Amino acid sequence: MRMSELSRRSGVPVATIKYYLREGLLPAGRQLSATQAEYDEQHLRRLRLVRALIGVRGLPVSTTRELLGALSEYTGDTHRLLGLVLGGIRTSDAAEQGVPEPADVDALVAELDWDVHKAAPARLALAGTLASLRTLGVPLDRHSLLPYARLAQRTAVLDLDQLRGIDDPLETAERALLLTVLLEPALMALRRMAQENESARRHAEAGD
Amino acid sequence: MRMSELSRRSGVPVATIKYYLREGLLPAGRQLSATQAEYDEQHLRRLRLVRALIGVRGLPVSTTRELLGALSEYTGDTHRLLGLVLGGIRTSDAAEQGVPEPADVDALVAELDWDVHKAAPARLALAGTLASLRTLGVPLDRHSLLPYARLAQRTAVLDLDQLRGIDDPLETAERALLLTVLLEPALMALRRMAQENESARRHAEAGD
DNA sequence: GGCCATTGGATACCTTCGCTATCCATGTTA
DNA sequence: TAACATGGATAGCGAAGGTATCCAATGGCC
Repeated sequence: MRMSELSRRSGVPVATIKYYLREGLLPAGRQLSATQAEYDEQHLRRLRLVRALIGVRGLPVSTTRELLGALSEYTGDTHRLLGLVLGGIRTSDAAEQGVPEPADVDALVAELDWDVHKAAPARLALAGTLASLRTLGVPLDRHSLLPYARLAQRTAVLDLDQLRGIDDPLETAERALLLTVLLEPALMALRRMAQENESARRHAEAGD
Repeated sequence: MRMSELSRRSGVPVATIKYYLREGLLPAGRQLSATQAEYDEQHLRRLRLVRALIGVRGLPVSTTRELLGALSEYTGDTHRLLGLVLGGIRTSDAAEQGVPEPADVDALVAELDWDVHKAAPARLALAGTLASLRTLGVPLDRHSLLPYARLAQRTAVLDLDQLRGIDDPLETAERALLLTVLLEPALMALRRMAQENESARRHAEAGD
């Protein structure tokens, strides 16, 4: 298909598609001539994925590019790829440079006996958040963090269960990306509702 | 204290403080004269809170203003306030207008017997995310969402436990805000590490 | 083969957001 | 009283994400 059809079927303006091509979020189409290129269903899938990450979730373009890059580097087995995709996601909001003291995080990972890459961005993100909270007077040490981590582990089991039954490994990775990234606001919304409920419950218990 | 001292003790440039005053994120100081105002410790605390929400977490100014507004509207009991603060947080990234079909969310809340305000933004955020996932071919119905919600409930119990032992209700609410909002990236980082670990575990189990 | 709308590519521009810098009249302080 | 600081108003800046314009090369239709 041509770019105009790609635009029509995806709902994304042609100018925006050109922008994504420029930014390396979408691979170039097959060049038919100097001024003509053809796109296929893969491009359409990729475009929808990009719109989901950027438009729905609000990820910055640079982060999205990194994530998609991890997807393309797929060569070996599915779980290697999943580790790359799931573990390599940069959070992008917390200041991750000048890592304060990842010692707490390392100790936590060791205590849980988790198999997590030593340079995973998530480690830095976690350390950065803990440092911020500490300077704001909310300590939250490794001890009180442990139960949160155990709940995260059970969440991850649910996540991985969602990926069973998909044959194509690339499709598996794409779905993993969607589930990991798009589900985040949903999980946070659930947490907030649960907080509100729990607060009300304790309020009633304390007896107005 | 004067604005310059407020700036020095908080590390926030004077120009930025003026900006926050303009945007209604910081209450005006006590007017001493036409061109002089005095600020106190409350202002300093508030300023640090604002910096945490905007600078560390990356919340947009408008969302921050709403959150702080909820804090100021505090009149009654602590749990009412917590409900307001915890339940009223807008996610700001997902498109929340044109609510697709909150029926699933309503059913979920009913099934869990949660006491959540009917108009809580979290409901809309959740419904919006579910709708996005559905159009992207990742269904995720109420059934598969239920275990996530149960885990969120246990997370909320941990959250509320963190707030015990603080006397001042306003301080409690501020800490609740910090914990709810700043902990979000940390919880997501934990989830990603747990995903990576779980993927590696299943990989090893399947035998290379 | 000739003609004109369409395509892809390059470039410049636009809008929003979160600051930041400049001015200036008023006030404080030594 | 003179020099400097303060608060308020206003304008500008830089990044990010997207949009609009321009243009030569083409493809399709006759």
